[in-house]
Amino acid sequence: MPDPTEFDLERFLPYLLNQAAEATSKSFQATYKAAYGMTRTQWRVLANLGKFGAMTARDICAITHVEKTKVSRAVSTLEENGLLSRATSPLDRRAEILSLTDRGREVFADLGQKAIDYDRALRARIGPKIAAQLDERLRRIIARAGADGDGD
Amino acid sequence: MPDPTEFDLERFLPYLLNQAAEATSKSFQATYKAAYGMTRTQWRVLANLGKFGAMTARDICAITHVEKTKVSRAVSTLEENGLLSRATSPLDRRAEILSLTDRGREVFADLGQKAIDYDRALRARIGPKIAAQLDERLRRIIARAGADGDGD
DNA sequence: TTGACTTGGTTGCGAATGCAACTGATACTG
DNA sequence: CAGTATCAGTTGCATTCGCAACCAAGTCAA
Repeated sequence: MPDPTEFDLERFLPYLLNQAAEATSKSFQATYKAAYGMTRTQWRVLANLGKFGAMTARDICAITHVEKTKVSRAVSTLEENGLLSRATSPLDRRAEILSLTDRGREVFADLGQKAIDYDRALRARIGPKIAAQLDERLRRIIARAGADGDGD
Repeated sequence: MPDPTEFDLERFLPYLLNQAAEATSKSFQATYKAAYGMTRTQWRVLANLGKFGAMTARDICAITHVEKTKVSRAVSTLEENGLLSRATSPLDRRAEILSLTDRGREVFADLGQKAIDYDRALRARIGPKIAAQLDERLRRIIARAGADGDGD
């Protein structure tokens, strides 16, 4: 039994989560980076547009909890690379409706498939049942970690 | 039942892990940032030296899986701020043995206590039993995610 | 010993990040 | 309407990151 008054990084939940996130993200990052020179944020924006269809940058921020400047720049780059296009919203001329181009959908399909494969392999390695439980617990954390006192 | 051929970010384990890690790290980050202007890497280096005692930068890299340049810079800053000191190893004059100063130990004690409190509150919120299971699963992922094919 | 190779750690530099300040459009309030 | 507050998104700037190239010390083999 460890001394409960001394801090142990290895038992610190944020640390464990970070380690696990790093470990799993890193190798998949290599995939979209090598294939399309994309950054993590760009990949996320693409994935969200791919899944949910056209939406505004603000919506993406709300869904992903990513800073708006980060999203803004990711959108610019994706547009430059011809993966998405913007259209001013007719309802609100401040907002821009983002949607994937044909090329963007192609890329999404390709990376999406690779992500599915990667995820399957990962779950197989840690055990499917455990992986399923893990999903639930992570969702719970995401929902409750910053529930009060943290707006970001 | 979702279409298994279409990719869904919300079921992508690396994504979930990232979200959870972000959510839990962010608010604690505010603590060490506000109190000592420390960065995450600096905090980790401090925490490892605090827990394991004097060791070399290389060892820290091995334990934490953090890039060596990141560690190198964190060490420099911690030294500038008087939290750790370096001594050339008598066995290998390339290596430097890092150890916390008295001040460093003070800071570690303070932040360590805050981390314990934070962790406790977090676990209470998500449920202690679930938190305990989570630990195990995360360790499993960390151990197996990059087990083969990924050296970093 | 000498010369080729590895290793601990640092540095340079371009890219990514975070935060605050800003622009233009919209919504509230009287 | 006028005046103010709010909101979508961008930009500037200082900090951090990641990778490759680099230095100095150590190892190995002949």
